[in-house]
Amino acid sequence: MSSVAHRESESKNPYYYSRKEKSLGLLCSNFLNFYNQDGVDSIGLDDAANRLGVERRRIYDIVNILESVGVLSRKAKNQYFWKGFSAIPRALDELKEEALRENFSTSGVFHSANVSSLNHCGGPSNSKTVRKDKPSVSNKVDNRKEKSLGLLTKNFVKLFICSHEDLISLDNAATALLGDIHDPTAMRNNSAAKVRRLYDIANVFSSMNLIEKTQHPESRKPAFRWLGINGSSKNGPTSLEFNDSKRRVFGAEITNTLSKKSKSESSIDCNSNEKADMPMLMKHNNSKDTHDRSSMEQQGRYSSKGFVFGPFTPASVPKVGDSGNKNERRVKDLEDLASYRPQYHNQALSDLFAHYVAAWKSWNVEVDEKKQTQEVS
DNA sequence: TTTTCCCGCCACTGG
DNA sequence: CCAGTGGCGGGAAAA
Repeated sequence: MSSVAHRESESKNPYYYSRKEKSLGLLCSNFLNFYNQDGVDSIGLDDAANRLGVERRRIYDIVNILESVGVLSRKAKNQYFWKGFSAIPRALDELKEEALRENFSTSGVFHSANVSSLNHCGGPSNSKTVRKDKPSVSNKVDNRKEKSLGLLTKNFVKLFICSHEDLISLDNAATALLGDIHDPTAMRNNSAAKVRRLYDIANVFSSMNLIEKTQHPESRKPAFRWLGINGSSKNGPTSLEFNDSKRRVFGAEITNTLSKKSKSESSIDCNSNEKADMPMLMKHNNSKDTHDRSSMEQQGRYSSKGFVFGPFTPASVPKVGDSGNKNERRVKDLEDLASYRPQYHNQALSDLFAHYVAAWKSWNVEVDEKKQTQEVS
């Protein structure tokens, strides 16, 4: 059965509305297609918004997420540097280091209250000791940053790179990143609302092939699998299916029918008038593949399969037995630290961290060897 | 019904 | 003051 080439009937119908065609993931794919080419080195938010045919607000979402992984970096107001997929590995390394550092020293975070600190248990982080009073005034000069999409993204990534072969369920991620969803005592923290951000992040990562949406083998629980650099890089975003060369058209949204703002419709110059046609430059990726020579096999694919994480992952995960044992000493301390959670003692969180620490241990050894091997220049 | 998550209001930020 | 940013969550499409 030939795939439905054109479903004109639908796309033509002015009242047709499909949520999928407007997904952040798709938008991100297009974004990447436009900028992931040699020659590009800076991005203008306005330009991006015009080319993609979306409101600027959406660009901020994408840009913030991409920046967390190193693909972009802020240059100035309205301007970003394009770093490319090749910048991801380094960014991940940094995140990893940062994660470790934080875990160890975070315990004493008492006043620093700044910089990105993996303040798990979400929320106003430190202080907030017992129940001093109402949550508002005593805040620092805004902990707005602490709730940013960018930070959330980084923490999300840390979850993966700090563990070995991963398949993290949505629930676990949500629990670790934001506070516990069903936290009993107080903190009716509206984390449920924040889970939306998790979906956003997952969608753009999916479009980059950094992760993949799946579900646990048995339980139907949704989960994310880390694909790493292999997935992304070189081929850039593998077009989802066919080319979804479909760009949003300004007046087409039925939701905007009563354009309240009549935004900047008459864009600066943006000569391109034809709307139904977009240069599908996605197919032939640029030839400058990121030097992923030898592919270094990345973290092995020997993923779970062996042991499945039940819906209620029992604490102490058996842990693979291949772990080395030279760093044991140091790790030991870490584990202690991990289990010592002064505030908001959250069972699930502790388990997660314990797991990550253990995973980190073995991974570290592996990397070490690898490094020696390919240690060249 | 629940899960996923788009849209855009409007508070905040940096000039 | 203003334009650029980006939390945040209502509520509707998708499963």
